[in-house]
Amino acid sequence: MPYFQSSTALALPVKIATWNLNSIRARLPRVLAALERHEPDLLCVQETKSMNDKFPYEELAEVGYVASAHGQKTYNGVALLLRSGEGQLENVRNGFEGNPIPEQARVISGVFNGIQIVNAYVVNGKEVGDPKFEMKLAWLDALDVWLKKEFDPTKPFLICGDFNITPDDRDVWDVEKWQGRIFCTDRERAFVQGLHDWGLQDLQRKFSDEAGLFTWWDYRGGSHPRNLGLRIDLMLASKTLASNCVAFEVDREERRKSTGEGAPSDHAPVIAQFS
DNA sequence: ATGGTTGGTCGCCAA
Repeated sequence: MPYFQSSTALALPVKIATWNLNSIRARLPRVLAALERHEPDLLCVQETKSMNDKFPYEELAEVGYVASAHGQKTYNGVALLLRSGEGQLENVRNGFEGNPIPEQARVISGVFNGIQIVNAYVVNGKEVGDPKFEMKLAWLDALDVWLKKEFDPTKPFLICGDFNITPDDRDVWDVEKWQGRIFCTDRERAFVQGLHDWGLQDLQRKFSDEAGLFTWWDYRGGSHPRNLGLRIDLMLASKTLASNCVAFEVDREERRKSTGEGAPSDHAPVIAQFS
């Protein structure tokens, strides 16, 4: 049954977050601390780099979260972390129909409090000209076909995650350096533009049109303190849901250097509040 | 063009 036939009524308020963890086990103390700090009703995570049999379900349960994981050995991996007792998460599905690389765990979806949600970890693509870049475009094309077949952008709908695409030049720390390069090509940006044309709104852009609102900073070269980053972690919502988005935050502090909780991910958590 | 850093896993590949 397509998701748009789901009859669950929209139930607000909810706080929804997305975060590329770069390993859920290496990041676990920081994940637990961030859950207690932000108290999201649903946290969508990417790059868990964990098979389900090694997923830290019990540690998450101790801080009140129930995980639905779509894992894989060594690479990729996505999951939905639901705050216990705070909402309904139904119809959870791993992957998507038509995926040209189904062995890579990059998409998990479900219906949360009446919101159709897709959590995606888009193929990186390595560099323009590499076969992996062509696979990225083929993967995006297949995801686009599935989204438009499976979901209804006139209903409450959200796609979030690590897009590995900068929507436009404001989302790039050095436009000249990145011109035409991976994450910044017209062919990649056409995917995001196509979702706008379909009826989705970039929730961060509802609140600010500033340049430099980054969500990812390279581990190398001290890029975070100098704010040499990219905005590639996005939350795109249908208009009916976007109209209920009352706050948006990038937890840039979380990306700062090591604490007693260990090293940070190279991505910051991104959080949206709906009322 | 290369390098720099991190993680999974244990020699590299991926990001």
